[in-house]
Amino acid sequence: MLIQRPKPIVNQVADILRERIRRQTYLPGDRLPSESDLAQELGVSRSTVRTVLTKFASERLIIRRQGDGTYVNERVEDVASHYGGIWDFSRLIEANNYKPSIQTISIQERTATSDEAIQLEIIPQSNVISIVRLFCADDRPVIYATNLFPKELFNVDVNRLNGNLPIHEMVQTFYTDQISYVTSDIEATLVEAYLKEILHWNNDQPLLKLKEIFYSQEHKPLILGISFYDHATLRLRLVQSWG
Amino acid sequence: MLIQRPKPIVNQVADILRERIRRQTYLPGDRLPSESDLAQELGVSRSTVRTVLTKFASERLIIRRQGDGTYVNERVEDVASHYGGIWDFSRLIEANNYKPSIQTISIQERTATSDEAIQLEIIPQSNVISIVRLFCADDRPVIYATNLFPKELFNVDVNRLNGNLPIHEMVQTFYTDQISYVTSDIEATLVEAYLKEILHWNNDQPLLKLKEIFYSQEHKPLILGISFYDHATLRLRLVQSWG
DNA sequence: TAGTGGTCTAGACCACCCT
DNA sequence: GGGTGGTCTAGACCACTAC
Repeated sequence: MLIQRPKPIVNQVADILRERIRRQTYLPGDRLPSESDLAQELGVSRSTVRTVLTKFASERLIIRRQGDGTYVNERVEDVASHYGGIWDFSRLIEANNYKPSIQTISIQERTATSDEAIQLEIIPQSNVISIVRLFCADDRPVIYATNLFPKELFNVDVNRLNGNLPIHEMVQTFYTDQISYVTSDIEATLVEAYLKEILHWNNDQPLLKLKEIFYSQEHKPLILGISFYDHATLRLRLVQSWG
Repeated sequence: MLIQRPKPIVNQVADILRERIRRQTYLPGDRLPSESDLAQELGVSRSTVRTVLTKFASERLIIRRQGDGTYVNERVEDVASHYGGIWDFSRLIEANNYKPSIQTISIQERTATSDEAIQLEIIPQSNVISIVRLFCADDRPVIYATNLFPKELFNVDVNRLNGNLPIHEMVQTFYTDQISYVTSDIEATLVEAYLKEILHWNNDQPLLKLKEIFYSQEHKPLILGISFYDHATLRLRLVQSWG
């Protein structure tokens, strides 16, 4: 196996091994080659292989047993698609085996409410870009999401905004700062009439409401998101490590 | 600084540095000594220090900037208490600045329903221990939690069960297998009459319902938990890394 | 330019599991 | 005993940031 030097070797190794697990070159439950063998095959040091395997183990993609070997998690699909982020709704829809699509309902510039300004830590009444979108799973509406972007953070023309992009690509394109972590507050809420209509919600069951704040590495709030989530159609599952 | 050899050095280093951050020897926002300096001071290699700092960075306890230095996260308390698990309700209550207490409502042995048997991957109609508890924040009821333990997993007398223990201590005490990861399905639900009474819930607002399954390293389900969660009193906040 | 974190290597030794 | 993952070291070189 040839390793190209320009990109970090660890990432290349991670890509290769992740692909082998995804394509079932290593079947679920199978034992992987030993760390030394992998290192030799890929022409890298054992430490490099171990860095990758440690990351995979933390994602529950593999199981390591001292004195025995390293095994592919038998429930890769179960765990892999759900591990970590619940912020990328398109990916979440895909993970539930639906075809994701996005309808942009509105994009506009307006002044922030006082509460929004506090959440985003911006000057009261300063301008924000509001994007309202509807995420569908197999064309069935499942998430109604509002995202607020402080105007001052944009480094290019706001008019080039495209509602079809995932959040992290928007940030990559329009911001200087990049997303480092996300806080999500989860609540249950009754459904107001206008939402019932939009989400084709024909009963009185409650929905989930997510309030998410996306932060930069410097802890600056980059985006505020409020979403209404149909948990009956789209399972909201977290996978968390114990240790 | 003296390092004792019996315990893994990485853990010792982690304990020392975590303590310094907790006790604000390194103040929030402060720059830590360089990796080389720390390594020298503690008498370990730079790699060992880096292993620890990498872990801390993944917990958002610190921020690393190439070419600059390593800094203590200015919002340690914000992040540290919320990072990771939402399964340990007592800890969650503490993180929200309430005094946690637990009322054990019932402990009994019974046969599993067919659905429960499927979830726990046990033989239909085999026995489970059911523990129903009420978690209070400053003596106000906030979480109504049912936990099911397959009888066959117990390695000691069931009667020694004590409802006041956190889940992970119960498992440590009564099981051979230990908890490795947890899946949590989150839903919104209306509140039935008996629950309204127990939780002193005087309105028609919905609650959160959590279905959690605790797994061993071998992916064997160890515990099934169903909980009703008062999000109005107790904020359910996740902190997730982007990368 | 000096100092920081980021990447990577080569190799030693240990703890553990299998047969 | 032989092989596996777990721990730890020493040191090289690179990429980046501050000054």
